Amino acid sequence: MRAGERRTTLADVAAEAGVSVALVSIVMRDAPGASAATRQRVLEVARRLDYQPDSRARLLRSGESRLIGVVFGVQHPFQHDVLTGLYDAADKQGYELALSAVTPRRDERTAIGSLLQDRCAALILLGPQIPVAELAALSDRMPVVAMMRGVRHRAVDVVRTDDVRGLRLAVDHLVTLGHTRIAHVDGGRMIASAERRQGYQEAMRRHGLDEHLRVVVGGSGEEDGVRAARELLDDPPTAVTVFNDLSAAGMLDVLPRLGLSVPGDISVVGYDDTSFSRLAHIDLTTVAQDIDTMTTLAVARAVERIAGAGITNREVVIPPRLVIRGTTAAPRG
Amino acid sequence: MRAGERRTTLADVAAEAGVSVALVSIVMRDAPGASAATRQRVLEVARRLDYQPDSRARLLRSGESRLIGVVFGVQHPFQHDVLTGLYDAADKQGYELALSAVTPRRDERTAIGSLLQDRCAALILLGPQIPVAELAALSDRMPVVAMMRGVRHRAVDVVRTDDVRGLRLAVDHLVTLGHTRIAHVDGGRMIASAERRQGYQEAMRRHGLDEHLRVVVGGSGEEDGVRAARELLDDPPTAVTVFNDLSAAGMLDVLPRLGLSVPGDISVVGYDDTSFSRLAHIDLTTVAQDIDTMTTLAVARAVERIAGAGITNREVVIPPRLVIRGTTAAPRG
DNA sequence: ATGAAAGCGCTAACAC
DNA sequence: GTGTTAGCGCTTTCAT
Repeated sequence: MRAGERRTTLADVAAEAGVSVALVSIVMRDAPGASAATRQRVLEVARRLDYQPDSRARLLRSGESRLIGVVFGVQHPFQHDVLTGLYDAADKQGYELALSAVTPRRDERTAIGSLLQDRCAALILLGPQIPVAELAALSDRMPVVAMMRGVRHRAVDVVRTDDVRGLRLAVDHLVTLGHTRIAHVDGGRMIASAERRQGYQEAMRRHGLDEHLRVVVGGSGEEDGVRAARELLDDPPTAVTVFNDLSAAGMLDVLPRLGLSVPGDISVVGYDDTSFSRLAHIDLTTVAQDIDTMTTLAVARAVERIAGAGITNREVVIPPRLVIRGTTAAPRG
Repeated sequence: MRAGERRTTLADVAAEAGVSVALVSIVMRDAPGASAATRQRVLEVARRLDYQPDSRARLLRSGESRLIGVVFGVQHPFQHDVLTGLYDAADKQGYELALSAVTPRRDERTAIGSLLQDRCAALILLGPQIPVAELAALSDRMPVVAMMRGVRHRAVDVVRTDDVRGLRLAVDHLVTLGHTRIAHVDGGRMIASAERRQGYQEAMRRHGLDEHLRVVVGGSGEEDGVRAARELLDDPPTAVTVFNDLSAAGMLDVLPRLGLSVPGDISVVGYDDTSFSRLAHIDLTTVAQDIDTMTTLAVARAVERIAGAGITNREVVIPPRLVIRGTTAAPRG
């Protein structure tokens, strides 16, 4: 690129095509008010000059931004599946996505701050960890949709999976297979951990398995599953429900090395139906979150709020679905 | 959020503080030319009104964008590690990152297109798959830095690992351990695949192991490693170098089930030193790419080009480093 | 140290 | 169907 080169603007195209700037604007936006002949000529010139509209100027002037900010964690494979769905959904609604990542050295506040300066029309936060008060303050400024997290506040929209039910499905499945000694490896300080743990506890109680309740502290990564597996060894249960697939994958990999076969000695149920859990060699029984529905709803909700829709049905809770694969079976004996 | 509410602007702050807009601008940018007293008062008002500068308007007016666009693939864990590094590097240079993801249903052209409209000052592409001609055309418009891919074109900057050397390190290590029957599982249509395959072939020849050359088609995902493992079964080598860690992880998981222990029957070397390869239960010997150096250089290069620096040292090739862990050992017998 | 005015690239209202 | 004008929120001269 030669330095000092300026970008092609509407004015350049207008000059070259011999028409006014406004007319070119009309053509570029595909708005009514230009003859077919003009339209064609302008388009041709634009293409020839390699014109690209300046989205900043466009949005600045028009006032509305058609931009939805998304905060995601670079560490969470499940959120990448969600991102994929969000792009599809936004595309259908004619919106763009502005991504901002949370990394080990870039926190959620920073990520959100940068989207604020970008003047997104709304924010979609994937499993936000910041306190409710901050979410509430944020939603004073713009529509905020939290995904994969419950938020008890009247101004924050929520689209999430019914995690209590998700763990009930998992436990019910294991009980049906004949298990009673079922443990749970939770998500540590992950935001959805409490809900899933609670689902496990309720389900166990409903089956009269109070005495077998056993919760091990885990986390969201493979290493957490590995650690938890070691911890279970002293007195191994016949089945375990795990906070998410990644942690479950860690367990799956280490259990055989610790002398426990899956599902022979111990059954394992994950959560999320992350793409890798489908792989033949992992073949993980898991609780699937309905990503398509969730992302579609999250974007729809954001768009409605941008349009100023009233507040009804603030929280959407999507039912999960149990996907039975090869890591669960009847207990021995 | 109440509808019809307008965002706080510089003018609002100026009015409230009883000074001119220009002065507020000076204060907000931390530019010289305002008294300490004014500065303090303006800052206070800005905070009270919850003022956030409009990055669009700011950039539109100032002409320079301090924005670097990054295209990454949502499917590639290694690229997430790179993203983390890029954020750090950009931050140090006072630049922002605009992310655009490639997903299974959103291709690279779309991802790039959206960044073009955002008027990024430069583009950093992670393992771009588009043809050189398109990269060249792009770099006519703006500085383009390709990472993890060689590009033979005078206008495209490149920051990549010396993959030929990376595979040589892997093969040398295996040969030193006593292996001769060493196979390679390549990356299929991944852009770096050719280079790594070539590194394997050269290294094998240098060791006089031409007759043992064996390349199996693979890919970048776990499932590719699983498939390749099955394919190797008919006549298992004593060691295998794999395109990347993810594919290697797939192999690691399936090999024991196919009756081959690692590293007892077969040694495995991955590539990338992705965070999960460090996990105790995976403990993968792998070729590490120096992410810190690469991301720092990529951002530095982008910034230089934005500043209009001349074209020297167009391609930076970083040496890889072998990380020996538990999946490699001397062959049996 | 501070303010007035111009204008970045674009869209929207209105005139013709 | 087309051109003219104004102005989005900001930075940047240039006065004072």
